[in-house]
Amino acid sequence: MGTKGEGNRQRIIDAADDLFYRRGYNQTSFQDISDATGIPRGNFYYYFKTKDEILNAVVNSRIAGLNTILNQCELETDDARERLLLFSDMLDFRRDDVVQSGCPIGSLSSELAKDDTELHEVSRQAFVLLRDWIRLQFETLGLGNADDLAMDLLARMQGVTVMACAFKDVEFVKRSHQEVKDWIKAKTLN
Amino acid sequence: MGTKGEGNRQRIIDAADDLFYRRGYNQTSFQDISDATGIPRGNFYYYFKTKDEILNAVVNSRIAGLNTILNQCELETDDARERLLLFSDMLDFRRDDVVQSGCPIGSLSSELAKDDTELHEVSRQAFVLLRDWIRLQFETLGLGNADDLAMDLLARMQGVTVMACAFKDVEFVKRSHQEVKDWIKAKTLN
DNA sequence: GTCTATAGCCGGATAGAC
DNA sequence: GTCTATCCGGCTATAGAC
Repeated sequence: MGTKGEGNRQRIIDAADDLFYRRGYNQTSFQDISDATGIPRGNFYYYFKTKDEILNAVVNSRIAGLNTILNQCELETDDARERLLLFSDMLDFRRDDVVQSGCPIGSLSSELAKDDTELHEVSRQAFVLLRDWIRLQFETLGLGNADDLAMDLLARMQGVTVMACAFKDVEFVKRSHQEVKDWIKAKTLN
Repeated sequence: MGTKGEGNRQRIIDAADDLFYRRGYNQTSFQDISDATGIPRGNFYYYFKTKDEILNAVVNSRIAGLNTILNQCELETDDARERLLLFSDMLDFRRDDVVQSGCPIGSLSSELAKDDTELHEVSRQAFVLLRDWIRLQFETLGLGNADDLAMDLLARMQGVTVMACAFKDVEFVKRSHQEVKDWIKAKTLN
């Protein structure tokens, strides 16, 4: 277990994460990642057997990052309603990136839906994490249709990112963010 | 102006339209279109200078198809409210395709947002057509925020397709379609 | 108008020296 | 562990015969 190579491995994952988001998975080449990291192309195969494995590592890295965010929401407040509102702030958090490249999770899923089925399933894992967490919050509030509400909230947020990105409309994100929060408040009344 | 070649030109557009939807623009090669049509690769350059031009023709073809659908909505009823409800039925119209490959317009826009800016603008044209038509319906009903409502309706429908496609969930499309219709009814109350 | 052949480039993946 | 050189295949696009 050399610790030397693990640094390079993480650098590859981080660069791939960024490039997969900004350019898409299929449009990102090993050369692109090599240019971003300074690590030679051929070296990648010491850390990953295939490009698919890099995708897998990137998705796991994103899931770890999302877990950190969700944990912070839980540390911030015990009120599930407040947690959902904090979660919805993710829409606003990197507004400019959303307008430029959409949602990292949503756009990856949409891209890979057209490719191999296995890759699409990998990309879905991040959505599963979010859906389950959101559902738990609605359940905590005693709502019987928590499952549907979780999908509804994610769909709302995804729709906003798709249209905001299509029209490069930052104002639409701001306005919709407020409307999503109003929706959460209305659904979780008393 | 030979009419002979126009048949081939349209066959290329139709095959490209289908492939761009099911596999994505970047993942569709001239060879794929050649296989689907039986027209040799090299022949494409008689009809289109570049792949970009094929995309442009495909988007124009989709816009023409959308215009036909919107005109049918207008023929069907004079009530703008009913027209919006008919429009929302597009969600349900090709449910299985939506679950498999998402929305043709939305997924193309999301894909090309990560590519060249020009291509993204081409893909946006279809969204502009829909937004303007929806806005007109809301305006006809005397609603002051027709612009916002048009974006909201499109965002709703896009969000449903993204999540339904991510989770391969046909039932979610059905349920959400009803909720979109309820939303339209609520927003257009007298 | 139609088709074949191929140029020229870039992709993922491999082999093997150091 | 690190890096170079290279294979092989697919891509867009072009040239030119028919």
